[in-house]
Amino acid sequence: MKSEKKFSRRAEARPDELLDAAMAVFAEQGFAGAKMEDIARRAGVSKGTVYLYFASKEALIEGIIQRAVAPIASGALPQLAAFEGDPRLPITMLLKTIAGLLSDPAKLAIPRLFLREGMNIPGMADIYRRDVLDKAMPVLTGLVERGVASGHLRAVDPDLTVRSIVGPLIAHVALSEIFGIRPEDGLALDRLIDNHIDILFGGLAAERSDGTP
Amino acid sequence: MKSEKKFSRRAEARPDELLDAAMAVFAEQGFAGAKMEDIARRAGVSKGTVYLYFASKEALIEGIIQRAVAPIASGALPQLAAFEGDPRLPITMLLKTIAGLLSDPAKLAIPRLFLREGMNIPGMADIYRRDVLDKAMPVLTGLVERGVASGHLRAVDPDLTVRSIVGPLIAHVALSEIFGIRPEDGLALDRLIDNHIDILFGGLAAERSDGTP
Amino acid sequence: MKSEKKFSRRAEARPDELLDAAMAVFAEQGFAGAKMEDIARRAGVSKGTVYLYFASKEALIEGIIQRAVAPIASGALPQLAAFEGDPRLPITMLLKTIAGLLSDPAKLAIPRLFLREGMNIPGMADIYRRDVLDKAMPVLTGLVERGVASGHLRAVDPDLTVRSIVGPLIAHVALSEIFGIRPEDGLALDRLIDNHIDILFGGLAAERSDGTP
Amino acid sequence: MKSEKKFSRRAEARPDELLDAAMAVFAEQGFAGAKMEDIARRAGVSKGTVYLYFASKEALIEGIIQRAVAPIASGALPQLAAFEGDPRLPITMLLKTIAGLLSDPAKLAIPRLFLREGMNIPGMADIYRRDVLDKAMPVLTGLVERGVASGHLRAVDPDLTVRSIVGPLIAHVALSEIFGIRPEDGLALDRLIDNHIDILFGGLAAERSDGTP
DNA sequence: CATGAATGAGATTTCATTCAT
DNA sequence: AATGAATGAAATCTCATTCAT
Repeated sequence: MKSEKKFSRRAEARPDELLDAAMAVFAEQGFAGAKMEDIARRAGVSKGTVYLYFASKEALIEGIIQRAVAPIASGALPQLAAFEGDPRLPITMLLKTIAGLLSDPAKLAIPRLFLREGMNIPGMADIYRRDVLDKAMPVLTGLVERGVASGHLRAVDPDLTVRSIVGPLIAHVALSEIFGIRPEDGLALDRLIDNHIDILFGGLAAERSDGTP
Repeated sequence: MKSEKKFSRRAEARPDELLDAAMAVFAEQGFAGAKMEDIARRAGVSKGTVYLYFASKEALIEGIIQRAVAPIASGALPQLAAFEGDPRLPITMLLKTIAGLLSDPAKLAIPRLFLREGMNIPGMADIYRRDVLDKAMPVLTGLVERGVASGHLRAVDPDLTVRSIVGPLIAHVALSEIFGIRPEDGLALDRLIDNHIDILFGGLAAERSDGTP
Repeated sequence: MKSEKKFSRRAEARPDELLDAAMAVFAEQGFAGAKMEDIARRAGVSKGTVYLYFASKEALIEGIIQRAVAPIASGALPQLAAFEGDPRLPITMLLKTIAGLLSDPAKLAIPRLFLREGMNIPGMADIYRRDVLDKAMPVLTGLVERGVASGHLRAVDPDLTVRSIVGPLIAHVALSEIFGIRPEDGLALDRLIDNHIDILFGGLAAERSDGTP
Repeated sequence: MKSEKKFSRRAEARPDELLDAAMAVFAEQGFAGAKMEDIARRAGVSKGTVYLYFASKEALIEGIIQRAVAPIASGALPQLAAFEGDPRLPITMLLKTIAGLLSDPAKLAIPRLFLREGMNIPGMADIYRRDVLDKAMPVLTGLVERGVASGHLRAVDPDLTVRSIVGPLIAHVALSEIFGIRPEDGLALDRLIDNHIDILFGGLAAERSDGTP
């Protein structure tokens, strides 16, 4: 007859709270450097409780990935996949959308974590391959393919071109990881994207009034 | 007659041998996952010997960085800095040279390691900033600046443009890290660069004979 | 049915149990020679558990000191400080009390440990200075001072005299340390104190009925 | 035929130089804390050379002890042993001589080292017992015995009285070890001895001309 | 004689995981 | 469901000692 639990003890919110806490600690300390104790404390529970929901430290990082990657498939991807017409529009939108997301340090932390821990966590590569390479890439490639087919784009290799399109964004994440760039650079990212789109679609070379490249 | 010396006494070669071994083990296991024992064994010495030359695990990674970064400053950079004329030539050469280097897995491992351990190692960021950001970037930026001034390039922001130029290469390293891409992709990298240069200088958009952007 | 618990969960008793075990091992092996493993085993726990309560080996010895020194201040000292009258009485009592304590090998081990590890442990000197020199010494010095003032004692330097009073006791601890004297000497200590008190108050010289000092 | 050694490479001075260096390092770092490397460097030789003269770290400390203790037996002891007459004179001289020695930090370091490492070094106790307890103590005890027999001293227990005589000196060494007292206290030691001798021979109690004990 | 590079057992400390409560 | 005390394997680093030169 000690204390009467008012409601449910919020058991369903726990996994998400734990992933949030884990994300924060991983971002700060890296995977190897993160202590279960810290994660538990940040989530406001005890060490033992973490194990009630996640079987191991690795299960935590897999949970983070799953949660972050899941919405992508059901989000913008289908729209992009279905798009018809000049692909420069969706490409621009996509780049700006991603840039917007990456301006939020909390969101930037996720790909930075992926980058940092990359192959360290067994199974990480598979998740990536399954959810990113095999789902997202074909959509972008298809966009370029249709652009080339429809005459909106020059005759380029779609696979390789996708890398030129998203390269600077990935590089931005990589460099922000390496140099620990902080929030105030959000603006710079916008300008980076503008400049990149400009070059991407217009080329770096000056006038080609003569006709040939 | 294989000479059964218990140890071999090669004080001068040791630091390099140890850095080679450390590099290999770090590339395989990551910094945190690498055991001093493994590094020692791969170098063919005992644990203690490693500490004879490097005071700690961190001193090893710093040694690797120093050794890798040093030649850059005295190598291609001065030539690029002095270049006059159409910058597309040196940019093309630079990208192809780097691509050539990155085709060698042993060389690719170095930037991959930098990427992976990025901010984990204290002092790493400083080395990067000093040797890469402050030395290499101004040279590239200057190249674009002079190209714009001489009319060879369109009027773009030099700083941001440099990122569009090297972005796909950094992204390649990052992705090769994440997906553990192996040697056989060397060829793909060549084609990636060709395609990238094509887009970079010519733009992604089809003919603009009508004059529209 | 001896209850086969893998571990026993006794958070409150642990620190004391660990200090007891540490004390015993330090006394046997010295500070440097004592292994955390041994201390843990003697306390009936695992290595890790020791670190749950004490952050390091040095924290253990500091804990021992604190625990041993604390009661002194709140014990006999105030009584001695307040004493009025012939100081020979409290001095005799003090010496006999201490001698009584030192007859117990377990208690003797503490000052022996202090002696042995003296300045090795950083912070040890401060604790000593704070708790012994600055607290206990002034009380004894005051006792002699008041004895001199009240005419019960000859006109001697109180500070230096205190050393003559306690010197043989400290020497006893020192010698017991050096020669590893064991319990059976308990009796000898009593006789040592009696003899010392006799000389201390009566002097070593024979009759001075002639009046000379 | 490289270089021609001029003379003998001073092989005979080596052991003493090594003991000096070892003494200095032991005094600073304690036995366990002293590194062979440090001892070698301070002696101006290489690690290997130390092992040419002393088989182990323990052999070094034994050498120190032997060298320090040897002169005592052949020095003042015989004179004291043969002394006839009022023992207060030789006792005073002895205390003042020892006090003089202990004022020299280099000499004080030796008994401090003995104290500190006491029983840690196997065989230490034996050396002590043989050279100090069995040689020096009987001489002092005999001095007191003859003093009592000749009526110069009161009827005290000679063995225990010797401890009251030398106690403060040993305590001084012990305390100087514990509190790290430094050279400038040399003077204080002189006054300590004077005060001690005063009490020792005259007693602490005020006038007893009335005849009371 | 002298050197100092090399060895490797061993010590401290950390932390993911378990489990009695 | 939740706790947190306890575990113990594992990792880094130290240093007395050896021995080829």
